Order: sequence, then C-alpha cells, then structure tokens
Amino acid sequence: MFSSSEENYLKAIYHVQQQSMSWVSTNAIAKKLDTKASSVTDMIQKLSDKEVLAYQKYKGVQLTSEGKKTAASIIRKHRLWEVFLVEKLNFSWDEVHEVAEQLEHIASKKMIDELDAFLGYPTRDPHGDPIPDKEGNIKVHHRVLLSNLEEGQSGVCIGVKDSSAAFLQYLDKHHIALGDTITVTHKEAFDQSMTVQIHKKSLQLSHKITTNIYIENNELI
Amino acid sequence: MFSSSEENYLKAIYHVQQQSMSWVSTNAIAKKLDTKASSVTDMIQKLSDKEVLAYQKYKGVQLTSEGKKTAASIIRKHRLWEVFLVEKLNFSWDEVHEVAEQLEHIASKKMIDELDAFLGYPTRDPHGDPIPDKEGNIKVHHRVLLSNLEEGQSGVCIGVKDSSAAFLQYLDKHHIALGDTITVTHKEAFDQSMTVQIHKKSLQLSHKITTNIYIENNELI
DNA sequence: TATAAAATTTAGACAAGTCTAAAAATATAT
DNA sequence: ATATATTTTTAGACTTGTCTAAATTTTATA
Repeated sequence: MFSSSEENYLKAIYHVQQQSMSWVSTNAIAKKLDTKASSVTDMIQKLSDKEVLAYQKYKGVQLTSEGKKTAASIIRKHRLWEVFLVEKLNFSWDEVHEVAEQLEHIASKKMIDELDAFLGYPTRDPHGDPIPDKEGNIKVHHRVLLSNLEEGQSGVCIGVKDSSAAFLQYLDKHHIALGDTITVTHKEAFDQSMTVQIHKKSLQLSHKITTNIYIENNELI
Repeated sequence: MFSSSEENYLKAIYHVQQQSMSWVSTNAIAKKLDTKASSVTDMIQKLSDKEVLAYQKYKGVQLTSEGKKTAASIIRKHRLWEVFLVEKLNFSWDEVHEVAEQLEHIASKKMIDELDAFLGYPTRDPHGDPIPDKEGNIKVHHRVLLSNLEEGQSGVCIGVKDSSAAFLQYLDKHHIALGDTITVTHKEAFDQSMTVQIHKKSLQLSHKITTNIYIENNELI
C-alpha cells in the first residue's frame, strides 16, 4: 500500500499539522525528516497523486481525511510497540523510539489488533502520548504543564513535553514515573521552582523541569 | 549493516546450502527467491565483495563463516517472532510466515535477546524447526520421517517437512500437534499407509502424510 | 514598489535493486 | 567431438528515493 518512506512522510506531516493547524510547508517537512526540500517536493507530489494529501504549489500540503487516517494508524502502531517494548521486553522509555520507528512499518492488521489486546488496550504510550484507536481517533486528554498547577493542587503525571533521553533519565533518577500522583506543596515566586510531594517524599523541582511534565488534572477542566 | 534484500539472499542461500552441502547455483537461488538469474548474479557479486560468501563465476557460491553466522541470526529472529505470534498473539502456525518475513529484518540486538527471554528461550519454532542460539549455532536434533518408523515404534512429533497452509490445516483438523506422541500400530505394505495411536485414538494416515511429519525418536540414535 | 532574501520547484544525476535481451560459458546428447 | 541445450553473466534500461545546482516564485525590506 505505502512504502516505509511514504509512511514516514505522512507521519511527519501529521505531527507538523497538529501544531500549526493549517497548511504545512515544504521546509517544515524537510526539517522534521532531516532531508532536503527538493526531496520533499518530489514526495508530496507523489502523495498528492495518491490522494492522501492536498498540494498547492508554493503553498504547502494538508492531509486529506484518508491521509490523516493512514498517519494515525502508523502512529498507533508506533505507540503500541513502544508499550510492548517497555512493559514486556524491559526497555526503558528512552530506548524505545529507534526500534519503534522500524516496527511501525510492519504490515499486519491482525498482528496490531492482537498486540493491542495482548497489552490490555493501553491508551497511552510510555511517554504519555495517546494511542489512536483502530479507526484513527485520538482521545484528547485534558492536560496541563506541572508549572501551571497552584499550591495545594495535585494531579497524575501523564507525559513529558521534552522526551530527550537526558530528561527521561533525570526523571528516572528522581523516581518520577507516568501514573505517579504529584501534589504541589509550595511555589517559589522568585525562580518559579516548586516543592512537590511524590511517593510521600518531598522534592524540589526547577521551572525548567516543571514546564516539561504534563499533568492530567480533572479538577481543572 | 545489511539491507533487507541482502538478508533475504543470505537466508535463501543458507537454506539451499543446508540441503546440497556444496556450491549453491545461481539458478537455485533465483528459484528460491522467485527472481531472475541476472538479479542473483548482481547480488552475489555484491555479497562477495562484502565477504559473506565465496563466489566463483559460473560455479556458484558458498557462505563464509561470517555469512553463515549472519544468516543464522536472521533465521533466529524469524523463528523467535513466529513463536511470539503463535504463543502470545493467537496466530495459527499457517499464518505466521508472512509477518515473520517482515519482522526478521528489524535490527535491535537487545530486542531479540529480550524477546528470547520473554518467550522462555524456546528451542523450536511453531513448525518444529530449531531456533539458532545467539552465536548462530543450531542444535541438530535427531529426527526421522514418520514413514520410517516400524510397527510398535513411537516418538514425538517435532516438525513438518511440507509447511504449506493446506497441510498444516489438515493436521489441525485431525488434532495432530507438535509435541504429540505417536505410536505406529500397523503398517500396510501395499500402499504404505499407517495406523497410528495418538491421544489414545486410532488414526489412519496415508504415505503422503507420513512422509511429511518429522518424529524425534531417541531410540533410533 | 523595486529589490533583496528566502522558500520552493525543476532539471539532471546517482545508488540500490530489479528486469529483459543478448552474449558467453558450461553441460548434454548424438 | 561437435552440435545443441542449459546455465550464467553482461549490458542496458527502469523505478524509488535521494541529492546538488539552477531556476522560479513568494515574502520581506528598504
């Protein structure tokens, strides 16, 4: 149906489109995929012929609903494999990406549906990102940055904004994991650092850290 | 290291070499991979440059020890994934091949070693074929065709020669599975059909069937 | 608004892997 | 042993996906 290359383009365009919500430029895609603009032009013309995206010369592209569905199914596969690697094969969350990049291109509907069931129909990957369902729908969860919580408020850690290995390792070292409940006990106005309660222990977090942790806080809806 | 295409050639050559035990011809490889002889020539010249096989014009090829090791590692991956699909994702043994062909090319040493552990270090795939170890060694099991057993002899069903979907479905229908103990109660000299005891039930098997089932019979060593 | 800068597209090239058709080498048969 | 058949290799072409360099369009600036 689609080559690995085509799938990577669709995925990249999907991610860029999430943020901008309008036309995606050739350069933005080139940057995301670390490739040349001319290569991008070639590929988007091909994908336009296949009707997974709308292309206007010099303006950019937009995924069609068919394109969005395809991209979501690739992201679904990527994130389900990440869960598998972490939960069953003892990978840490900073090791999974590279392998999941390969696994996401394996074509077998049965395998993915069975994998989904085998993992207990997870809704988030190890970084806290939501896993699209079979139809490509992503359940949008209400999430805020930890830095936005006020003193006394609490919530569950559901994801990270910066998923670099360095940051993930920082979290591991301080025993902060997805699913943990965090309560803000003090907010320092001067440097915006926070004192939080986690696992019944008190912890000091800088502003740099608290702006990289997503919290699901239903009280804030 | 190696492209998917190169890996497929190495695997095919490995399998052909098993049977002939000498030089593998261009045509034999082309047949195995369902490709043209000219394509094979191109590829084996490339693989010869990479020193995974020895090539003599118009004579054929032989894997070097490096080539054998690489081929064994691909086969190891293929068979471990087959076990995973059958044991964890509810695939039947006639459905696994196509997907395993894709999965075998995923590159991650850690993933394969962890998968091996996760599956409990299996020694055979769902078709009964042995799984090479990390170093590429295959434990050679003593096996004979069911048709070679004499009246009164028995053994454990460990594999099949013809692993076509049709044959595997035949076995399923008659509740013959790997690991089952089979005892020969009668051998008909005229058509070489057999009466066998399996699961305490008697079954009539044609010569065509009994020449496709491998038996591990330690008494025959 | 004319011009410079930036973004985008086109044109042409290249590598990997495959194919067809023709040439060369080897094997077989009379 | 010589002609024929088969196998293998070579030569040239094609596809996919990439690139560089040049041309074109759009955007920003003075």
